[in-house]
Amino acid sequence: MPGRNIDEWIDRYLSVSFLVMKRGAALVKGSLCEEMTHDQYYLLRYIRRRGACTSTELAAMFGVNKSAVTAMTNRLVDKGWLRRDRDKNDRRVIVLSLTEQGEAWIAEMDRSVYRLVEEVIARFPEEEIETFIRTYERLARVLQEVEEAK
Amino acid sequence: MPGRNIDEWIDRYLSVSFLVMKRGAALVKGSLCEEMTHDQYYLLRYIRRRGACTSTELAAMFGVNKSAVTAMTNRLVDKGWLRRDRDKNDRRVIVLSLTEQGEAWIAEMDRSVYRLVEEVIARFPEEEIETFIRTYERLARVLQEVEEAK
DNA sequence: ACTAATAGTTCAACAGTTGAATAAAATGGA
DNA sequence: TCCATTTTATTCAACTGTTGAACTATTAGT
Repeated sequence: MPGRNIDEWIDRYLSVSFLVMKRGAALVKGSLCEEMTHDQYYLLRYIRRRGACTSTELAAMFGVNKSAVTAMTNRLVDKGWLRRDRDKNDRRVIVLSLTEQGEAWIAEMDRSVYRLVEEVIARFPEEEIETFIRTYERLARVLQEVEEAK
Repeated sequence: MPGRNIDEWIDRYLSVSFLVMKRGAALVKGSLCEEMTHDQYYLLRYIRRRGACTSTELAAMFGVNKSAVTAMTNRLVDKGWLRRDRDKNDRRVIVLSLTEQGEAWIAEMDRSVYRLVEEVIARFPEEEIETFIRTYERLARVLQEVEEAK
């Protein structure tokens, strides 16, 4: 009965992924300052790691509409954490990058979020952590492939 | 250098969890009908599995305010998928449960979402799936413990 | 009996999202 | 070169999900 096993995995995955998403978001939000939301923290983190990028790229990366990115980046620009610059070579393109203030805020938030995640991670054996994260990263790639195939 | 290793895990975990959350949500939403949102699907699934429950329980489970649950359940009751009943023994309590229509809709949505998740899961070796889900479930429990300890 | 605590709702305000309409700039084939 | 098409980003109205404070109704603890 291979189908039986797979359906059980699907059910367990769907149930647990929603739980972890919600509980994780609540915990992370509790570690952030009032001025920064959960989604803003992750978006700024992504831009810091990725370097300057465009709204089209962000929309594709996170599977949202470009207008959603415009709305989010508007708030981040208003707060002085993000900068918009026109691309010299292609004047349609707006390049997004962190401001110095943005770098400072995200570094500050990182400190408390890292403490939180460390507290969670510390409860797992090292090998289990490494194995889990590796599969998680593989899952992220597979989700992108599946999305592109549609 | 144990600290070095942990910081790397934390960084990788934060990055990949946001990616999977966003991309996964986009894919699941694409498998649902227009009438049902991503969060509504998961909430109805939880109530089906859990059986009748209260808004206080849902709020604690998902780490949100009770008023958020009221707002969500209002929309689900309006759609005829969820029912509110006063508890006979404690008249402060409102018991939430699926209607027959709710059961039918969620079963219908399950069919397409299961197809999607199966497509994703099929790309992993069986042992990796089982190992991953087991750690994921353990993570959900740890997040609850950490939250309760605050 | 009276104060505390508990369960749930309401409300205003906000963040995030969609989808359609728009503007501006680049591309590419005739 | 010209013009249609594509690409990039924004605006707008409408919606979902969320918070936090204020509120109602009920129960629990002395």
